[in-house]
Amino acid sequence: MAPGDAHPSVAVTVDLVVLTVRSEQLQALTVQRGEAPYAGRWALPGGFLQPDEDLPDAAARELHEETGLSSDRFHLEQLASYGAPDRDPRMRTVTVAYIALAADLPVPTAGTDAADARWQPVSELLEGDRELAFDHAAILADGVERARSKLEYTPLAAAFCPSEFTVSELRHVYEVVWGTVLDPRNFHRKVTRTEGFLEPTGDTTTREGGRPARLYRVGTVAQLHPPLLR
Amino acid sequence: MAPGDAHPSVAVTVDLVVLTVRSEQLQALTVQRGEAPYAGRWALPGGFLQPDEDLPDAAARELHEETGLSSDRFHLEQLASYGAPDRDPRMRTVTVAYIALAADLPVPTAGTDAADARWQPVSELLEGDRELAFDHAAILADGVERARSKLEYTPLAAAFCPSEFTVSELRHVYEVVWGTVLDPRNFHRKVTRTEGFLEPTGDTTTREGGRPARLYRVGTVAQLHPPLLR
DNA sequence: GAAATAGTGTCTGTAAGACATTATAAG
DNA sequence: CTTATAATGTCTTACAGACACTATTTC
Repeated sequence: MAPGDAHPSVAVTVDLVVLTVRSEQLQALTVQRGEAPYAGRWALPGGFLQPDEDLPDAAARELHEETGLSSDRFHLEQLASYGAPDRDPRMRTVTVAYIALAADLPVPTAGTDAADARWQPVSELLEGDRELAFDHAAILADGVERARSKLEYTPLAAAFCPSEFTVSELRHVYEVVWGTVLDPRNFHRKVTRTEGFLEPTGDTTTREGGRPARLYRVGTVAQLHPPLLR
Repeated sequence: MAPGDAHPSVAVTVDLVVLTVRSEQLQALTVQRGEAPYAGRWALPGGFLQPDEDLPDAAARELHEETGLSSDRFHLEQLASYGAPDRDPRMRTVTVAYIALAADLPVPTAGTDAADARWQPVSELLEGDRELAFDHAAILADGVERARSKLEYTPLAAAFCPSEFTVSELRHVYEVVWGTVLDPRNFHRKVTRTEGFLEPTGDTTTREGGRPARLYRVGTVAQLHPPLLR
């Protein structure tokens, strides 16, 4: 960084790829734009970085504003930054995108600056039809791919589950996010024998019918050894 | 993004974690700052994003300015962004960090705005002693961790090698970056049997002494299946 | 009882870790 | 010859995929 150089003003925003598993589908939170450009189009939630705010704080604030929920109910991590000169026709912007993963949530309330807020299946958002505003389709695609690959190497699938969950519910997350079918028996053996992934609570539940299923909490490890490959 | 909101001006910079393997060590490119703040201290190379420049272009430009080499000799990918409000005492800045991986290069020439440029072992830069300016130690640590983990799942180790290399040279990269010792025979079997990792050129070399070693180019796959775990 | 889901066991092929052996060069 | 490095092969163990079977609930 050279003090002598020009440093043209750039607007910095934070955009969110908020993902959840609802109705057997991977869904993302979208907001409908009220004003030009892209008025009426769906977009990812986000907003400007405030003067004395660090990036993770801005992401958590936006998440709270859009969902009304405290950010400790989400797994929040930085995705990537996007800064093509023409990505916003109004001005030069660089956006720092975050991904937020959550268990199935109540239907979001519209934020102050959005006409409407809605969960929509990722598959529909990434097809040509319902094209997202700005470069948000590319950001969403990157966020989904990040989530998919993180399920392989980390216990992050649990972020899509309530705090206590069954092996079956966890498998369901993998199946929906990866779009695959997994063998329930091999999956059960795999996750219960991976040290630090699951901690049994001692309780059981019959919410899925059939024999009572043991409930687990997510363990403490950050990485799965060995990974659970697609 | 809400047009009505304030969007305070922020300076956006691009910083580089340029890594190579030299003298049996993982080393990073550093520049010595000529002016306050942190005058005389070592820092990561970087600079301001220009008005009509996309982020990858800015990273490639800075890389060229600092090394004098065209950016196609590097593997360049975005690392993460950093924007703590006090990370630069002069003004509010957000930096988008990139990592660049390269084969052993000539000693760099000092850029226009740096008093000196030098390769330094990552291990020394991350010890308390030779503390980097700004938050660059944290950025470097993140970049090194990214490189380490990418060696597991991608053929990226080849980015530290010349365009044609031997299995032995490739193993050497893994050993230096991971700080481990690998069994040469098992490593050879592993990488030569992983489909798409290595393409034999048909040539051999005796530059490491002993029996001639076959030369390879890196293959076309983006991911290693199965991965090469640490 | 039937039906549904949970959980365990068994077999088989693949691959990793440990390590012996052979191959081809230089001095 | 010795020495160095390259490359292949063998043995054992661990684990993933396929799939049979048992366990515990609801209706």
